[in-house]
Amino acid sequence: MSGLQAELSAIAKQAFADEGLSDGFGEVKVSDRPDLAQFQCNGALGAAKQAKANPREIAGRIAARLKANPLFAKVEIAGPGFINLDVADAALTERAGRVALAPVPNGKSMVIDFGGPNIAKPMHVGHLRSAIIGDSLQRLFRANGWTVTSDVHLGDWGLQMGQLISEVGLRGIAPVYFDAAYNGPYPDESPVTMEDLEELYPAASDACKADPARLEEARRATAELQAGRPGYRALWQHFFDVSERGLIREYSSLGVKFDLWKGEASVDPLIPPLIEKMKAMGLTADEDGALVIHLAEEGDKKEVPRLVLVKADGAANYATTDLATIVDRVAGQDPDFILYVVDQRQHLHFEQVFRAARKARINGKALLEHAGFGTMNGPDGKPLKTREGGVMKLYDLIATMTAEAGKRMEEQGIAKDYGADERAEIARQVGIAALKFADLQNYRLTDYIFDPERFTRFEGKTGPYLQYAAVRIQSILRRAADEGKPSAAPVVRSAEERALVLQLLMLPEAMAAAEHGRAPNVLCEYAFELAQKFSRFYSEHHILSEADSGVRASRLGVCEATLATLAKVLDILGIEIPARM
RNA sequence: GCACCCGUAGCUCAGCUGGAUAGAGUGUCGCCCUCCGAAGGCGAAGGUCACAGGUUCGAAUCCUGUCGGGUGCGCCA
Repeated sequence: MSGLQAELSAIAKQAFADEGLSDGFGEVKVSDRPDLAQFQCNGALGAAKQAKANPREIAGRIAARLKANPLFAKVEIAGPGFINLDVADAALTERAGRVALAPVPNGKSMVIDFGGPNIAKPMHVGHLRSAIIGDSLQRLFRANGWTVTSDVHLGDWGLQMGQLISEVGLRGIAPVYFDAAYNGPYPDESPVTMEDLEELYPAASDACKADPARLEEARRATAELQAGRPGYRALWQHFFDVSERGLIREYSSLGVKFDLWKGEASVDPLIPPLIEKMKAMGLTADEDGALVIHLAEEGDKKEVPRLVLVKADGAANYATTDLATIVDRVAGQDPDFILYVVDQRQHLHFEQVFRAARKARINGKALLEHAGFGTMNGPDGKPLKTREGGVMKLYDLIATMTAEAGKRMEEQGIAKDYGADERAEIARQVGIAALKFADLQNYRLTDYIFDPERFTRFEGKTGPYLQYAAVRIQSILRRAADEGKPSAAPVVRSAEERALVLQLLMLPEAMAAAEHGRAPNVLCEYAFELAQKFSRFYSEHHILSEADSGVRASRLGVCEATLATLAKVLDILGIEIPARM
């Protein structure tokens, strides 16, 4: 699927090539000066610099070639050598009638790793960005034709598990799991609930920070768990099952789905052979009883720290399980690409893991990339806290958003005649849309301030604004169907229709740019502009009451095309469109 | 100390593979519902793009330095 901009660029590139110039100069972009033209090509300036020629003279030769193409309604040279371009309305009309939105398979596969919550811990706002950005990226890559496998990659195998196990042991909650003389079977019922875990983990973590001996106890439990002690494994399985149910519920409330619910533990059996392989390749070294790998590469200007593969106590590290996970993914999906959507603070960790993976040649044909994201801070610039000072739970945040949306509906008297269930569902959809859009519209890498007022805003550049535009179109189309008014292909007759159709024809560029930068905010911008352009069209033109049936039908066609495109982009952003709102 | 990310309108943020007059939302001030949904549309005001050099015909964008903010450099994850 190729967009209008790509089509124009191809034509301009051909013109440059025909003039004996590099076709790279033919790149066409949306004009910086919409008052002067729809598109511009700045290539004559670059070409002139390279050829030491007069830019306006080169622009003149290119323009002469472009003028021969009926696609253009206007080709003008401006300033030092800009070529300004307008596309003919007939060409816009013709293309608007054959927009295709279905994904075209590109034959490439990828694994996307995001989420990464630790089991035994409730999800808090810190997990929000990974969930929202990661989900949007998996949807984007699928829409762009990739075969995508998403994996939540649970944190279920590290020191936190030993901390938890030892805490349960010390409190004497379930002695049977700690009785070395007992060898099963163990109870089916979990000795702890999710609520218990939420209390036990922070307590254990604090205790380990305060007391080195307590930390040592947790380390030992971790190593024994990983070594396969049956009671610990059984207890671990309970933790996992209890947590997984909770996590699925949390992610579902955000509309986020994963293909795989694997965790670090699931790749544990792959670690010993991986270590053996790396040893055999001569990549490792023994240092202070630990097995490490050094990661310096030719041309380094900074020092990349060594990676500890196996700790002196025999336990695996986070990085080791990440490496084993690559082995697992290559064996399973054999992907072309593995993308990690994880907090930017882990950037160095991923650089280490990627280097180690390449040295050990375990990544198959897969390109490895970390797409980091910035921290969501509170109004004070520090990580977000509740009023009580704790970390805000995801559940509470979603409840707040939903309540705000419900309150807004109440105030405006919206949906008074709907049933309570539908009203609650609309409030949920609107609240989640506000939340997601507020996060996604920021560039991924920048830290940003979580401003409760901004997130609970429903006017302006927000998720609900986009939903509103879509819902209004749905309403019009419903009435048209009821009244038996047919639609036809869109036709560009006015400035508002021209702007709207131009935007519709630029979707492929927006999707390509979003993929290139792993940047859903590009699509937020696109969707917002699309909705804005529709709103202008809507306020300037009557649709259902238009007397001329041909004009009315084509305007309904504009509505249909806009809705289809908006729905597609909102789907990629993970935003649902209510039937009514 | 070394490394990474970031300093753009009162506020929150886009724009960054160099291009013409730096954009949006919000807030402030106006205007628009006897016609399809006002969670909407139109307009005004609001900026030494942190600072200083450099490259270039041209720099918010690239390079160097300075200042300011955040983060990382664990036998944690």
